[in-house]
Amino acid sequence: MTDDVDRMSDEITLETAFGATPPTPARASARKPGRPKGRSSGETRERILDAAERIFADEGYDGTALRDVAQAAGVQLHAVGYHFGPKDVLFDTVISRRSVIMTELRMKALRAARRAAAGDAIPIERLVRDYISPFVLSAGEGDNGWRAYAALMGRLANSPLGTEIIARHYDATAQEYLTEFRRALPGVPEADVIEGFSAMVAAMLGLCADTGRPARLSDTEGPRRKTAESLETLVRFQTAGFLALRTAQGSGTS
Amino acid sequence: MTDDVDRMSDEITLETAFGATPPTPARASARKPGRPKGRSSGETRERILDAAERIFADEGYDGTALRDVAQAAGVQLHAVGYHFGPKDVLFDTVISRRSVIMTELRMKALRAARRAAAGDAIPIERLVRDYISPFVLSAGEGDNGWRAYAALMGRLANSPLGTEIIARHYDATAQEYLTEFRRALPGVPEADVIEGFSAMVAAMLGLCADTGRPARLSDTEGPRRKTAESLETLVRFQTAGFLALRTAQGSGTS
DNA sequence: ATTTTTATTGTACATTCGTACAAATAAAAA
DNA sequence: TTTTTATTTGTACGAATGTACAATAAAAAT
Repeated sequence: MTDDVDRMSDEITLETAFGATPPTPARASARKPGRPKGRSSGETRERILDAAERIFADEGYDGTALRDVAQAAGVQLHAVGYHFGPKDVLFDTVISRRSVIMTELRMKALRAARRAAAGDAIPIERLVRDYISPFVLSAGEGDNGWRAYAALMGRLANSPLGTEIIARHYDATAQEYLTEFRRALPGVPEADVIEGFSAMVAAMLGLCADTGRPARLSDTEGPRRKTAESLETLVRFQTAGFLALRTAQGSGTS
Repeated sequence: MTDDVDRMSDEITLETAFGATPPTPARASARKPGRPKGRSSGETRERILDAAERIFADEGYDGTALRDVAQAAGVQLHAVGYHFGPKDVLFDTVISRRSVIMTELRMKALRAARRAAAGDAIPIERLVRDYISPFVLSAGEGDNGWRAYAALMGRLANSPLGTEIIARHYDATAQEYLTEFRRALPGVPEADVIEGFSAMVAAMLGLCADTGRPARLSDTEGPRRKTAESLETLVRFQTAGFLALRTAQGSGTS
């Protein structure tokens, strides 16, 4: 299992990862049937995926009509089915398109952290930061596609369908990080490590889903907070949480 | 605004709150039309709400068919519309039925904490515990209805519809707690307090949604963890997170 | 130059869903 | 006892949805 992820290349960076998808024009369809001239087929696929990503994020899986996806992508309804088959396959493709990038970023950071630790345990703060920051920065500083993807992941978080999909695309990386969390938290019960990791992921997704609740709960109005600041707060909060698990080991002493 | 919630009564306790709804029989419909003999109308309403709660939690709002709700409740399709009107009203009724109980429990605990503090700031751990424990204990030790409700709330967490509904039913209580969090965290920027509170809520919902991911991520098999233990871990983790916000005040360093 | 493959349009269909309507019957009121 | 009201059944309908079926034309292959 470790071999599997370690074999990945180091080509993807934060810079190349962002802005990978062009802005969707969503123009009306006024073309005759038949294979189009210039377009390279993959371009249509990307446009459909972009539209699907946004609508899935806004409306959810069941709330999304393939007709709306087709219209937003500027293609005919059947083009969606032609390229992706059934609805669930389209959905899974939307998820996996960016999950491979996210996994690459996280595993790259983990490899670097392992090298830096040189056999010792990786510091908790670094583990938290390396796992969280690719997602938070993508959602906060990436293009609209990344923003929609982050919102979609947040919406999926606690649903049965989402759990199944997240397991398929993200559990392997989570396991890699958990191995290091366990090393960095010797003596802490397994259940506590898992619960801390789950709390961290939940907070990360909640932050990036960007529901507007923070702004509504705040008593001071103001411009939107900078992503880097939110990230630092989140890292500090979650790191302290993990470290607190060391103090009262064994079963919880209330 | 403070007056509004302080006027609530103290009648609901954890004991009376749990097991308030009877187990749903879900028997098949083999009755003639007309007003039934014994049933007190409110009983049918509760059965429909119980069924709707479970199916909404499993399938989501758009994934839920009123026909399935009716069948699970053992009533005819139109009985649903007769009692609750449109689908969104039924949904809102499902949410509010238990949100009033949850709000009551939380506000009761907050009033007690305020009395105990006698004008001073309430300790962070107590704020965390008082906000979290009613929900965690309901989801973990309550009946199936509470379990379904908790899963439903988790599923709603990061969706637009869910955000709107949560705002309507839970923001007032959240504001009350936030006032105390601010007092207990003097000097901490407002944005950090809000972010910490959001992280706490996200972790709480993720824990109670009970998606099975923790069990899948764990490397040691075993029986399900006791609710009280999970709660203690969550309280310790989140409390430490809040306290860490005090250390590096102002805008995030590093 | 001809044939095959690929990508797209336009239409159609069976199913499902939310909502509405009419009828029926027991309880409550007069 | 008669009338009214409340609650439930059974059926129906229009709209929306996922999927499938031809038709067409450009590109690629032979």
